[in-house]
Amino acid sequence: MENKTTIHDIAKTLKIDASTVSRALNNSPRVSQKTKDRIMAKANELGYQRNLLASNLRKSVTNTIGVIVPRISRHFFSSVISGIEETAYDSGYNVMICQSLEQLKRERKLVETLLANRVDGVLLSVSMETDEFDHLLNMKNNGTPFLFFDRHCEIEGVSSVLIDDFQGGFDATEHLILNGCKNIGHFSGPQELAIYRNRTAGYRKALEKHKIPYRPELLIRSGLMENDGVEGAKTLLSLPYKLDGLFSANDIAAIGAMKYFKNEDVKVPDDIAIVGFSNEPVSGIIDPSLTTIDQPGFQIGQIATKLLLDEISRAPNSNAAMAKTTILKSSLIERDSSRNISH
Amino acid sequence: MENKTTIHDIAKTLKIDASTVSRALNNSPRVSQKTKDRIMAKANELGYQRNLLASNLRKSVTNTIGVIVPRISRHFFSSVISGIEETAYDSGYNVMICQSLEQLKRERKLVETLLANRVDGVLLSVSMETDEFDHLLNMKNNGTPFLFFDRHCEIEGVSSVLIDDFQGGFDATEHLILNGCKNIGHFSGPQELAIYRNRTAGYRKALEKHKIPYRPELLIRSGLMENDGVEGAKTLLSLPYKLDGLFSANDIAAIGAMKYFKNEDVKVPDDIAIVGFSNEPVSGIIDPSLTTIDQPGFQIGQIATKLLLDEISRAPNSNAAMAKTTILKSSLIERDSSRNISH
DNA sequence: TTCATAAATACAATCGATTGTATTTCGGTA
DNA sequence: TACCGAAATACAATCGATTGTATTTATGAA
Repeated sequence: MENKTTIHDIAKTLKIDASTVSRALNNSPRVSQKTKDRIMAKANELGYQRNLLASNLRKSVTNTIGVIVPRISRHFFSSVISGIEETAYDSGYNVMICQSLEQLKRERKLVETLLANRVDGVLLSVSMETDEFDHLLNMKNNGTPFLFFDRHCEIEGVSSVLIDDFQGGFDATEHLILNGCKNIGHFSGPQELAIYRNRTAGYRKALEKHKIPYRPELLIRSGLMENDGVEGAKTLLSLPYKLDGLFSANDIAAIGAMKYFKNEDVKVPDDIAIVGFSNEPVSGIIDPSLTTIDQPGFQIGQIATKLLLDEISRAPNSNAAMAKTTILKSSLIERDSSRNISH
Repeated sequence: MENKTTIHDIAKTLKIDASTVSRALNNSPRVSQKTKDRIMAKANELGYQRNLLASNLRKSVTNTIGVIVPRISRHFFSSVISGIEETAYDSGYNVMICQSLEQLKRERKLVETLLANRVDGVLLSVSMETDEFDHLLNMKNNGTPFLFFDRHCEIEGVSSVLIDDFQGGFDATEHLILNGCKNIGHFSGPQELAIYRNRTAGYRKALEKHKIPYRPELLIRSGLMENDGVEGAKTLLSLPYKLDGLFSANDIAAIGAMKYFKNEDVKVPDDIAIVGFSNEPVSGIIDPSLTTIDQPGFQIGQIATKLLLDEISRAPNSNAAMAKTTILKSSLIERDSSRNISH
């Protein structure tokens, strides 16, 4: 009961060799059915359970992939994780889930731990703080296949599965413009991250297309937490001219702004129309419901995992395939925060 | 670059023994400072990284605890996980996070995988489907310390860290009664789980205390998903007498009901007052905001981890401490869905 | 019955790190 | 200079499973 039973225990009680036990447990054709049966029976009787530490060490394969996301509680990331798990399990892989909590220091440590545990590959969406890549380059040099999803870095030879954030930002902004908005504020998020740069670029492109001048004071950079939305809304309302639209680079900050507007008796969407980004479940529930950009999280997880597993199975002969960037479409979900505007 | 460097590689290039390298890397006093420096330098140069598979196998300790929750995306569980991670990291432990997705089959497989990976202990909140315990008994017999949090099973000798669900259910119901509700519906959740049984018992106790007869038709059992809330609301509205209060065993189903009531032009709280359970972030954001029972998730995680680590460090001499049940208080958060009722 | 061949099993090395024991080296003292 | 004890290092077994090679056993044909 105390000490786990090993193949040697089974071998000894049956008076056969451990190698035969190992082969039987792996259903090798080199062991006769009769012995297999005896071994299986004894294994069950003793409550044998394979020691994966030993097995993986010997095989130098763990059948495990590591996943690092900023926060597991974000709906987008948890749907990506579901997609990853489904695909991975189907291929016989396990998944180690980790969260960086948006901290570079933690991200570094997690990468190190995953590598030390010899995961076969890593899927990664970087933290908001990640502006140095030494830990990622280290992973690359180390020969561990990995892949970015959603939030990526420019590292040569590393593939990514991304959302078309530029298009998303463009769609969100143009939607506001087509609904009559002229002075459109934008919560942009940390511009160190490509996803936020791209959303902002889409915002500017839409303005440009519709010949609306870009005004720097309408662009609010922040961490996109709920309270950042409150503060941003406050700043925008204090401008000398009237805001009539807001595109926030995520839903959470948009909701913060909505709360502030409600307090100030600013009507959404009649006074100010709002579009968020990410389609958090809460966005469909609040009142007014929030127009947003939906990202196919589950699908991203599936695709990223498939690509990673490909890379893993190809790894030894290495330099074969080039890095490729897969870009998925996002879609605008129109809701009450930008609909039927009466002004 | 391709093959990871080992202590033997370091040993060979420095013409010393691998055991010395190992001791140096573990900062053993048996190695001179001079040699340590040489070894460290070479280790960095070669990009050495300890192979935890080998190390853990040899030491038969992984410094890792496994965590199984029904869903990582639930706010309550992700705050428990934060508490677990904080406490575990502080003690030098890693955490493997897994989600059962409320499926017994998956829970079984996850337990097996964690055991096969020889985690030092497991923290577990069972799935809604878990009505057989063979996998848990197996873990117990196997000698792996584990502990329930929030959702537990009656297994002798296994400790739990729980919320006082009875009190929570009582508080929620009494709150409705004190606000004038007489016909109070209840979404009870699967009664196989103790937490839901206890919430329901609290509901009945509050009715009894205030001499309100219990009516079975007011009790709706379901899976507590959002759509279950919609269906439950529909059923309750079709009763021959007028419902004026609703206590849902979680927030999600309560929100489903609110949506349905809004559609049917039933006013919350004036026609029907509502109290949920769990304090999901969305509950403070929706309109009207949802009165709910707040559970100290982070604290549960901290306490459960501390207890588990105690048990792990005590494990060899085993049968020492008895199983204990720690019960934490929940607290009612009063919001608009049950406040200032005018009827 | 005998031998060739296939089937079944045993032997032994290995994965990478750890650790108890044995050996060597060194500094200091008589 | 010889020797003792401590410091530093080397040797070798081990954790549990896997796997290539060698050996034994069984089967069937001549």
